[in-house]
Amino acid sequence: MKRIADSTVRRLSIYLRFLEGSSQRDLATVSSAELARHGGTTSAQVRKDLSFFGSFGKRGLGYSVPELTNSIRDILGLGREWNVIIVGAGKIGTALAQYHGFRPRGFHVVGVYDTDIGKVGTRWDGIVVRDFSLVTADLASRPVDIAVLAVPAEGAQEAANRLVDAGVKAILNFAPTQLQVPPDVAVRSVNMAMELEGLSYELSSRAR
Amino acid sequence: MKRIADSTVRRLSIYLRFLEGSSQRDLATVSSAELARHGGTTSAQVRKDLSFFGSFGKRGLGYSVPELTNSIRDILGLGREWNVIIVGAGKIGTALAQYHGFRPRGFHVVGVYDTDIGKVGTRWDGIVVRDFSLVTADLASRPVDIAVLAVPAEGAQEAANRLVDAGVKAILNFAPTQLQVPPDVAVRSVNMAMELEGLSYELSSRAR
DNA sequence: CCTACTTTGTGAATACTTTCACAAGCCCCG
DNA sequence: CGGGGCTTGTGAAAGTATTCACAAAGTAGG
Repeated sequence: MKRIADSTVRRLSIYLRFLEGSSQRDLATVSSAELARHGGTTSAQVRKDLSFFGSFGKRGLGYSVPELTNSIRDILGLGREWNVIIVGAGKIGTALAQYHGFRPRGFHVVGVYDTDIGKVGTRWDGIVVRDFSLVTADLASRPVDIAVLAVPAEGAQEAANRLVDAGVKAILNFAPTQLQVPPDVAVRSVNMAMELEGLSYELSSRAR
Repeated sequence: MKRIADSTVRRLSIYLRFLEGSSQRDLATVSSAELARHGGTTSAQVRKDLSFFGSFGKRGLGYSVPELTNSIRDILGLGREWNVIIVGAGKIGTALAQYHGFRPRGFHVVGVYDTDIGKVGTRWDGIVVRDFSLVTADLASRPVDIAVLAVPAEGAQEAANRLVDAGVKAILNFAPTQLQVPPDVAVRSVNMAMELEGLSYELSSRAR
């Protein structure tokens, strides 16, 4: 299958978010122009994005909201449950563990880990923080699809190594570090410093 | 001045992060190949990225770590202090307000806001949470460069509108919504759901 | 000072993404 | 049931970004 651009996948996510809102507002169909307006792109882009995966609309009418919603969920692999663990029970890890946007999208938080003995054993929302050194054994009995890495920059690479050894195939990295992982492991990074610097650049370059 | 690609700016951020680490390790010079290896790209890419802004290296030798660090800081507009406010004192807002990566990079958190009266008046790290309805008046007397938006999706657009009216020119959006703002306002979004869905897509498409 | 070696800076080539533009298909109404 | 009006799906064109490849410029060592 042809490789799909990252930018296309991100936009599908955006369309999906809008569609979920639309179904609550009882809209039956939506046009590529409407999707574009709310997704910050063009109607041609919307149609091209979808065309990589098939043909979902009706000419003259647009897209059925429930049908397109399901199709995009399918494309993104959201038709199943994904097991997720959170590594690092600091401020960000804590906020993430309590974030209620995981469940409804099929991401199931099955564990929280930390190396700090002081944090191990505390619990939020029914999830007990476990010692990170147990992660390899835990994952051997219950496989996990995605690990969310919320540890300080210094420990991030080492933690990632251990997760990869334990069989994790996808990491969402919140540490401000560029992780080195084998090619069969997917990594996405969320880097506050990078985003702020991007804004700083835009503000500075506009002043010129 | 020619428009610089977003991807280039992001990579500059990555190079900068590596350079900051290198100077601690007392490295005097660094080659484009080394920067590439740690930044997950190629040496030609590194050189091309830098070439948009000038000529910073010495042929046969590489780049001086302190000099290149300063040059990139300059390019990114980090040679000054930026005033930042955080809007939304929920879990994510709280975690961000206490994040200690802001200061050393010149981002100065000068205020935290929320609409919830129960939260107004509480304080962390010496910053008192203020009523969001005061933000327009506050910004009139003390301008702010960047607003970090950490409110639920439902209120995000409305909050953004008010910030734009109050003169904010850059928003870092943590709400899972596509904000509509005037073209002279810079927006970057950090969207957990989108990143998780991206990983979900990669995991699913690989299985094929 | 000369030779061998390294690494930058950059046009040109390639690869990838987005936009254009329009035929084809579908709905609706008379 | 046929024509007008929309909107999709998609090749082709335009626009961006990345990679290649090599001359130019520097270092190092005798």
